[in-house]
Amino acid sequence: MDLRQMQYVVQLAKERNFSRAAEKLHIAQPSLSQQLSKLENELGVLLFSRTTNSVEPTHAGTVFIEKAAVILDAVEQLRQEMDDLAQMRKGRLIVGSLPITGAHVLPHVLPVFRARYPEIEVTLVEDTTSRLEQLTAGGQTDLSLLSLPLGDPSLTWEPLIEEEIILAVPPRHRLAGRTGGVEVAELSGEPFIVLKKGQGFRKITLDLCLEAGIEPRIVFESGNIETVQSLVAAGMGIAFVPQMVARAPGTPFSPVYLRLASAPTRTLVIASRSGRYLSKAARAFIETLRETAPGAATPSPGKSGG
Amino acid sequence: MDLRQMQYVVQLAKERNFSRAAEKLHIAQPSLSQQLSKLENELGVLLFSRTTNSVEPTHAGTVFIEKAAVILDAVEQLRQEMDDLAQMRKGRLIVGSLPITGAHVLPHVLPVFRARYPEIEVTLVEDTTSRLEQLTAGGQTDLSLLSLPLGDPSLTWEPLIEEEIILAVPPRHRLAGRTGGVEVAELSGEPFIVLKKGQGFRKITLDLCLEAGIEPRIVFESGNIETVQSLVAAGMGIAFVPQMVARAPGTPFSPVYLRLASAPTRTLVIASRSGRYLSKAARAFIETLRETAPGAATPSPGKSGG
DNA sequence: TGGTGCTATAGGTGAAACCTATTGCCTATA
DNA sequence: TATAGGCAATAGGTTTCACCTATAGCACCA
Repeated sequence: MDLRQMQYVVQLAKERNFSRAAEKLHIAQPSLSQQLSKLENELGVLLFSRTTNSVEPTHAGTVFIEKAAVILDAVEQLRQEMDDLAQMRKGRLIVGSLPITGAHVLPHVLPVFRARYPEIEVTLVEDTTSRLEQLTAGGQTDLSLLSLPLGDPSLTWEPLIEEEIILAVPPRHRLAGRTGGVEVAELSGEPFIVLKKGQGFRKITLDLCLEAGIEPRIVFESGNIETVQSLVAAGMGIAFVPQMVARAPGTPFSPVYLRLASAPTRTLVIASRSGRYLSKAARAFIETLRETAPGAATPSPGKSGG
Repeated sequence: MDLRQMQYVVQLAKERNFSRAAEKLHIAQPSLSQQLSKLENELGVLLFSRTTNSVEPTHAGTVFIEKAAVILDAVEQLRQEMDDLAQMRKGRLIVGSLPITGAHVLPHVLPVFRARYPEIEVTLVEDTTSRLEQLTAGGQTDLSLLSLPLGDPSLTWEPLIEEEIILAVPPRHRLAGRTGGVEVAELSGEPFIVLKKGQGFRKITLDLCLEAGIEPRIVFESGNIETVQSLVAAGMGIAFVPQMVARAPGTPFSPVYLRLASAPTRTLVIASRSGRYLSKAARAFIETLRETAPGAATPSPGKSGG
């Protein structure tokens, strides 16, 4: 018993005539006779009582036709659903994002993506760099917006945005009026406010200090870059922050932002599991990201070192 | 997309390993690879994301697996149902019967049949000979218990019971004490009580009179042979009745029964549509009829004259 | 670096679904 | 009563395709 035979039976039940049914099924009449006989043999029941000039279902045939029609319907629905997925009229996408990109990048991207693919359900997972790496490597997200460097070797990435890292200081800070770039080495002894462990930007901060040969004096740790900035504005210390989070002057609790002499940058990347199939929906999301994310670069795929 | 491929996908989803899944499916591993690729091509979606050492469903795959499992289940149920029908663990049977046989034959047969095939649902249709002929010829009953002669040429029949036709007279009738057979010709001028038109036994009555060269004086017509007998017992007239309906002496309203000199008989037959498939259930019912119907003869199929 | 385990590809084989042509049956019409 | 037309079943040949074995190619592990 296969779907083709079921289709044949249902059509024959509709037409009650082998020749006409065969025609609708785009096969020759003998093929229909053969297939029906074969099916009846296999099932051990006669499905149609037939003479030279009448074809009508037996009781078993009636039962078969009814159930077969339901099954064929379900198959058709399945086929339709697969087609919808293929055509991206439907889909599901789980995107991992750092809180920073969630607040500053995705708000530009999601509305556009939603407008283009209204039936693709996007789920956003916000977490720390390290957690997101785990989730993406484990397939719990389709892709993630992360910043380099990545720790997990099973991730592939491609750069999305390269943005400058700047220094935030309190308005009354001794450097607040500085017009030229600040050397990191000048910050020796300053009270630093940094992100908590697991957050990618914490490592960037510490690496900058390390490069400059200073040991940062950490006076506060927060899980939230916005809190960090507010604490800086309140005079509790200084912090490195990525360009995109900078608050407009005049906003309550806005620090003063200074460029660093070395103009260091960090790179935001689109990371996905290496070797894993990227769904059409995921590829479309990446494309939308490139088009609409502020400061997004043209694509040039990279790969994490093994 | 066919059921085989769906089965493959479901099994592969269970095993998450081509080689093991292929083994369970009793095919070689390359066949599974090929079939899956083919299906994915047809659907236009990747169902499994696979590398050399991992196989896992994509989102589309997850959807497919879920629905395919439901469909395969329905197919399995259908197969089971057909098997039940084939094995007569289930079935449906519509039996036509005259009121007489319904009252006097089937009560012996139905309990036995029910005990043998408890899951075969038997529907009884009681009607006149002519209506039953129509129903059976039109396929609304699988078989019918009728008496000869049959009018419809599209029916086949085989004799079941040959029973004597006797004369019922009121207890005070002039013939009530007769010990020998009564000649039909003696009944000239007697008031006759007969069945209504459409009932087979009415024709038998009239034919008997015709043969004997008398014209019956009909004083009552009833649709019910029991009413006829009661009317006879009440002294309203005389009637021919089939042997099987004879009431035991001493019963209220019992007529006196006399044999006829010519010992005429009528033949009860099992009629079904000529050329039409007799279901297993129908054949089983006929067999049970032969075994359990009182006075049933051994089979010897006949055919209605065209 | 070679061994192991895995999926994909290549090439060949056999079953089976399909086709055309025909038979055999029934019905309707001259 | 013969005959033509419509129908399903059968016969015989062709092609498609699911399957097989063998092997390639890749990733991981010792």
